Amino acid sequence: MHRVRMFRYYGVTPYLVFDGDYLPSKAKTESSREKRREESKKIGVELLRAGKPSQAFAELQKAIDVTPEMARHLIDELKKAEVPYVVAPYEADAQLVYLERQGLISAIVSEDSDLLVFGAKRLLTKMDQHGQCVEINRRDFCAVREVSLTGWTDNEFRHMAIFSGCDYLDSVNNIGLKTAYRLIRKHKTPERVIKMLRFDGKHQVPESYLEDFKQAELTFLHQRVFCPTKQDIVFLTEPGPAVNVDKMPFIGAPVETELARCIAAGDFNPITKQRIVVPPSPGKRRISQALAPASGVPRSLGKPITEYFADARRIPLGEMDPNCFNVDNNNVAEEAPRPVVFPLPRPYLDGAGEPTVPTRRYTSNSARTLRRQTEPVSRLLADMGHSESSQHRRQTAGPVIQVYQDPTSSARPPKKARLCEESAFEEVVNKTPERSKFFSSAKQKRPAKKKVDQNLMSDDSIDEVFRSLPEFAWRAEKAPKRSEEITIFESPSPKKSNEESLPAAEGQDGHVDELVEVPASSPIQQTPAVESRDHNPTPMTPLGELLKEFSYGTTRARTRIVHGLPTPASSAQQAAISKSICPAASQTALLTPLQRIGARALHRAKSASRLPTPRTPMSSGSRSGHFNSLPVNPAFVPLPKVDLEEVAALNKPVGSEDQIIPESDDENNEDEGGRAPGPGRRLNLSRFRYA
DNA sequence: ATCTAGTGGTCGG
DNA sequence: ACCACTAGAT
Ligand SMILES: [Mn+2]
Repeated sequence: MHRVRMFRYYGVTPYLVFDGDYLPSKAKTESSREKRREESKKIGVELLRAGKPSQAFAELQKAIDVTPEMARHLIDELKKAEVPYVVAPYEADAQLVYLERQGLISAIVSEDSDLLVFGAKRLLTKMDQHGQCVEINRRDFCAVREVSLTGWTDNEFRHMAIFSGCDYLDSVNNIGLKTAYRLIRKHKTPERVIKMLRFDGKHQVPESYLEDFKQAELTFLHQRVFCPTKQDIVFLTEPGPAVNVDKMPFIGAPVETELARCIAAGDFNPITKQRIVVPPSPGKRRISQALAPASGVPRSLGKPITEYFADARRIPLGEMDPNCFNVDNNNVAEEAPRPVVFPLPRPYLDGAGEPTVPTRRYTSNSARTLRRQTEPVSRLLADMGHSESSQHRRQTAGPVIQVYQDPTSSARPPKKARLCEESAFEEVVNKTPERSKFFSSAKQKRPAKKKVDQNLMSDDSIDEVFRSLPEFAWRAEKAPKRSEEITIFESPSPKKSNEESLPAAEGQDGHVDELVEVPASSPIQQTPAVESRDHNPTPMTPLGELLKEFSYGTTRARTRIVHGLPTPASSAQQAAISKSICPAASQTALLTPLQRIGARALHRAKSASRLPTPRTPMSSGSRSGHFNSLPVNPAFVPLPKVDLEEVAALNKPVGSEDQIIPESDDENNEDEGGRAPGPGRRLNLSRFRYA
């Protein structure tokens, strides 16, 4: 809920997406549910032998049960707060991408690199509690499409991801991201790649590999999702006539409309398909029970009194957290200009309070060992995060920031890896014969790029393509197209580490819930989707690696990476922090992706409704107000709020950044039809407070 | 020297 | 899920 509040603070309506049932395809890779269940049992047995039987067993068991309940709990809170959400019939990844395609959300907030394979257009990763994140635009990833190869690029990317190892299919021995990249580049089609692999016997390819490969691909393409508009199950991508879904059990079995609706609403367990029963007041009850004995029992028995006090203390804190993102205009009064506070340490923001989840870590042993390795593709994303250094390359930033050029100064010590990573793909490319032709010079790394681009494009090397792209390209595009932005991010999920819970059996590893934000249909705001996945036992797939690298490439190209600082946005934040000292520095220029999204939404709302600002008080006096609010949540000080005007006038960094308060929409986020933004809407903070 | 595979940690009082 | 790091194979 902390994240939900944060999004709202930025004027972004979050749309949470929860994971549903496990996919048969996934089962293959990881091990079937049954196997898992068996494994769990074995583990339990081992623990038993070891000596702590009951404990081990208990934990395991808990893990199993908890998941559905927790998700339900969160859902109940979302309902109260009128936050849109949906429980996917199967994977949240596919559901998120579907929502994005339908324009129901403007971006996806998640750490899962698979989203790009599914075809996510705008991904916000590495988002922290304050909303700082890295934005990855799919377009930047493969610009090749323009060349009339539409579709192909996506296919290649998907093929590479599958070859490198994904959730649905393990890679052939010793084939990782780099190798997969080379293979696809060179041979183009999966069929050829496989033939070549078999040809030179270096790797041994299972007999069924091609078939499995195709199944994995079909799963990425045609997995079932729930359409909130139609209120029914649909395919992420509608299969063509040549595809017979009845012969593809691996994409997940069909789900009846009525059941799907109940699952989507969170009323039915997506795995067991049984109604979820909510125990009466779970959370509170526990507390009260705990306390009750305390009072009733003579203290003498054992516990030191201090323990009780400790508990008592906590409560207040818990109450505070929830409000951290709330903006209380009333309190903010403009009057007290407060001394500037430096945001550096943001002490208590976090926590948020989800009191409920005890978070147990069942870290144990068992699941870990089974874990799949991380997907190589995720690599691509990985670097982005800390590679601030990359920023120098990407000036892009969109709207902003010229300021930023020098990364180094503030930037931290560049990591050694950074360069390597960036060039990772390049190197590969260079090695290829073709490439060498064009570029005899070994690495041109960044300097030489622009001119060559066309050649490169034809070549198809992704990396080069990225480079070749004009930096401002994205800008042009973006401006005009405000139609949609999506943010997605993952929410701190309720779940804890894995649980193996399935009723049936094995707990697959956790299936986690994911959140998505959705753009409110109303002119007002869009929502980001959040995916909440906790740490799962499942390992990262190779895809992740791709992300890292690509991200680099992307960066230069157009994608803006906003990570901590590199990106304009993020950088902005950091910059803001460092410069916060000087007020003048106004970092207005830099907006984080979330801020931009919020601003856009706001803008949209305004134009649509034409109403004078919906949110009353803030826009003008905001600045002072903001500071005033500090006491409540200092953390945000550094970040200027999104302001339309700011956005409009990006160039002028002049310091005034007022912050606007986000529009919190109160009441309806979801409806599409929208509500016209009602004339006077003020933030109703009280709602969010836990009072 | 490059890449793949495996392992541990992740938060927050 | 990711990420950082390390060891092993090429
Ligand atoms: Mn995934």
